[in-house]
Amino acid sequence: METKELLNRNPVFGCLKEDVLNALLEVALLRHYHQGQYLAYAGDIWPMFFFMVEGNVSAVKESPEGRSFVATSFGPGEVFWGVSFFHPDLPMPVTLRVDLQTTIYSWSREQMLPVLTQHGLMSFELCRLMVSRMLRASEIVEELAFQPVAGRLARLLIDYPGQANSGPVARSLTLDDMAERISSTREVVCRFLQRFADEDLIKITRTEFEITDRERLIAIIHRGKG
Amino acid sequence: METKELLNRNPVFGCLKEDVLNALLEVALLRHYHQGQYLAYAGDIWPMFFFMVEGNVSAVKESPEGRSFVATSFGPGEVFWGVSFFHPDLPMPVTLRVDLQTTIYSWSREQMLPVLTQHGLMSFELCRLMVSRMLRASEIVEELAFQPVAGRLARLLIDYPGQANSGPVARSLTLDDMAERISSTREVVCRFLQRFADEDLIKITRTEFEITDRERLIAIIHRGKG
DNA sequence: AAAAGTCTTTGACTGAAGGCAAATACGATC
DNA sequence: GATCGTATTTGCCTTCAGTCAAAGACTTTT
Repeated sequence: METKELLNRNPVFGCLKEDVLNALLEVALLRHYHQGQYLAYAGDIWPMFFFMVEGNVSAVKESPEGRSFVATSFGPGEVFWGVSFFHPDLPMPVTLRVDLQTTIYSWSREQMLPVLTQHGLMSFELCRLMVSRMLRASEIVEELAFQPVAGRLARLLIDYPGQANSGPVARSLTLDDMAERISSTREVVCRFLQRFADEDLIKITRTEFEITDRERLIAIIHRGKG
Repeated sequence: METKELLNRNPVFGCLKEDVLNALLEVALLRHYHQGQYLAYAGDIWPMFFFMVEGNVSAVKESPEGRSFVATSFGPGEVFWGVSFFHPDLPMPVTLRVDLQTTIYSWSREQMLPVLTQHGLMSFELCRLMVSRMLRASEIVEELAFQPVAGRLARLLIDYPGQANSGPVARSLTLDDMAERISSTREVVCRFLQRFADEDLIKITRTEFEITDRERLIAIIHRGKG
């Protein structure tokens, strides 16, 4: 089965023995969500642990004034949790927004806790995962603190989803989507895209774009604030 | 012994049995550092796990242009690690700078790994700690993304070290110190402090300051970007 | 007590980024 | 193929925050 395979490939679940994993699957809650739904809102006490089988979920921060910032997102085979899973009295710092048709398994604190505390390897792998996520957070902080918009946008373009070796790519993100990933606005993103195009770093049309000078685009990422 | 007490109070070490803890102490490296030294630099492969007995260490990010940002800092009884402890091929994302006379115990990956993987509770407590740290990182991201300097400075003042219930406090941080905690510059920090004083939120002299209107200062924190 | 060093404070200027509004292009319907 | 809705683009203007330079205040050294 596909799901079993996904679980086994995941470092956290993959280190469990067959029977323990089966027992977990027995009690798991299988849920489907569609685009635009929310798994949980920032501020919720949500003590769940989940494994994504299919789809995509974004962790979004919202400012009181309606600006929003996508801190990270999760895809198939990835694991995530509500803060309250580990700290029952603390609320979620982000909203979990469903971006695509999504399927997840989820477990409550009561179900998953004993498994974690009894399987040191599993907890350890979870630590490793958290350290990776922390590294990503660290990058975000660095970008927000030191990089002007140009740099953050350049980074976003460099690891734009679905770039094959060369050739133009469909613009799957709207300007607003990009803006909320680099903490800016659609107009500003638009201007910088045009500027990059003027400088022959990228080619861009209303519907497609292509990186033409990866080198210099990466240089912009490393330029930083003066 | 003082150290033993500190270790027992720490959730990660405190859940270990006496003998396991003793064995760990046996092999630990005890080190003293003085102000201005560095435990490790950003970019280093530093696979250590440490426990702070005394002192203070800041996790600092530096931009290529010499700006720096203090992401967090650690005090007595706290635990930290190099990224390479969990991911041997990944480098430190921050520099660890010693701010005070500091004493730490440290362990190598080889020494600590077996203990972690064999004690599920310890690993689990470490997960919980990481989640707390992640929450702090999340706050930082939120501030950098949504809050203008005024808000970030207000937050810094609100949880300024060593504020008793009332009365003036010595300004233990220089303008530069504050600036590197909120990602700004000394001049800007100075201006906002004066502005806060003009608006009767704080009283400030060259050497002391005092919060006179905590309410409104907190309101500024929640104001956010327009 | 003068001198040197370190912080703080202030003014003038500059640049980066965001807001608003209008114009334009494209896609989806009807 | 006309119309409507959504996304993109552009111009103009404002605001926020940063730099540079200079002046003051306090501390430490000599």
